[in-house]
Amino acid sequence: MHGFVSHYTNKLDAKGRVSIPAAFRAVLTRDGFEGLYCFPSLHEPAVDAGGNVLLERIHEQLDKLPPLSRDHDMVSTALFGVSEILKVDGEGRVMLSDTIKAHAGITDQVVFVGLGYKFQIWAPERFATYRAEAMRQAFGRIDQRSPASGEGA
Amino acid sequence: MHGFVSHYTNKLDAKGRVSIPAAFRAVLTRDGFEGLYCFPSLHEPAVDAGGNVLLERIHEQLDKLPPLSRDHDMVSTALFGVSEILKVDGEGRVMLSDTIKAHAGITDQVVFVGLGYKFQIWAPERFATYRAEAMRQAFGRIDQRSPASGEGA
DNA sequence: TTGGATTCCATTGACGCCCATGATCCCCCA
DNA sequence: TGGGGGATCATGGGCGTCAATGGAATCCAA
Repeated sequence: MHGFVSHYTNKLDAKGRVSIPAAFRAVLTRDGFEGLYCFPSLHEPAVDAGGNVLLERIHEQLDKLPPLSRDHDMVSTALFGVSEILKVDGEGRVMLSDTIKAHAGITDQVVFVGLGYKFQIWAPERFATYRAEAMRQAFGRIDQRSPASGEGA
Repeated sequence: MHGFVSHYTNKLDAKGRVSIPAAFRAVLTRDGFEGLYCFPSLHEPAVDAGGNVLLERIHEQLDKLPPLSRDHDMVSTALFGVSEILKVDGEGRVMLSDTIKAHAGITDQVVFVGLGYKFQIWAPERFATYRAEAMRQAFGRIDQRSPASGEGA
């Protein structure tokens, strides 16, 4: 299996820890990254997370810019500076930082949403809204092409 | 682990000492540099800091300029002339010089911001502003390049 | 001698690590 | 085909360690 797919809802315990879904952990292990690399999504109130594959994308962006330049500083601030590497404990759990929880509006539950090369972490209510909107737009586009096409899983 | 990543806020004690985040200390140790190499950022009210890797990057940039040229003199003055090597005490703390604190507007707290091959030291309020701007610019740049292009596994 | 700085020691609070429990799913076997 | 057993996974909690910080003691220079 390649990449992160499907979605899972887990809850934070009293210490603020939350289990990464086993399916996602398997991908991360295969990816070889130690810990969980994540940063706030700019477009949505959610957290982007992943491993080496995600990091490589970032390096690709940075390698195009000369070191010590203003642009390089800016981009690396946005990508490295605001990102965090969460440690994963023996049971596959992470502790979300206050910054991240605030950005995503997370309190006691989170949804893990697979997006292929990365996944996102959402507060359940916000994801429900976003999901509805995303489906509306997606089906709108699909219906334009093929009026009676397939139902999603 | 790949260089300096994530950000940490620490406070100066009564003597003006501040702990370097343990994660950054680990990178510096691996890098092999004795002390902390730092100088005021060319672009921002912040301090650039790092070890041997940072020094190498600077040399690479300088090598692109003709020796004895005015440009070479200017740049090497800006980077080497004003730089300082701070001593790190047994607990992993440094004392920021008055020059540096003045440049960055640092009073009682600082943010350490990882930028991969180096990190920056900011006054918290100023970093908050810069961070927002950096994310705006960086993601604008990325979105321009790959609006809906190939998302592989 | 006095002020600044460096080294050493103490505190405390967070977090990393370990073990326990319960629930669910899957597989195997009767 | 249905039941039992094992494995996996999400979750809860205790405890030890280490990092961040504070402060005392020692050293050096003016």
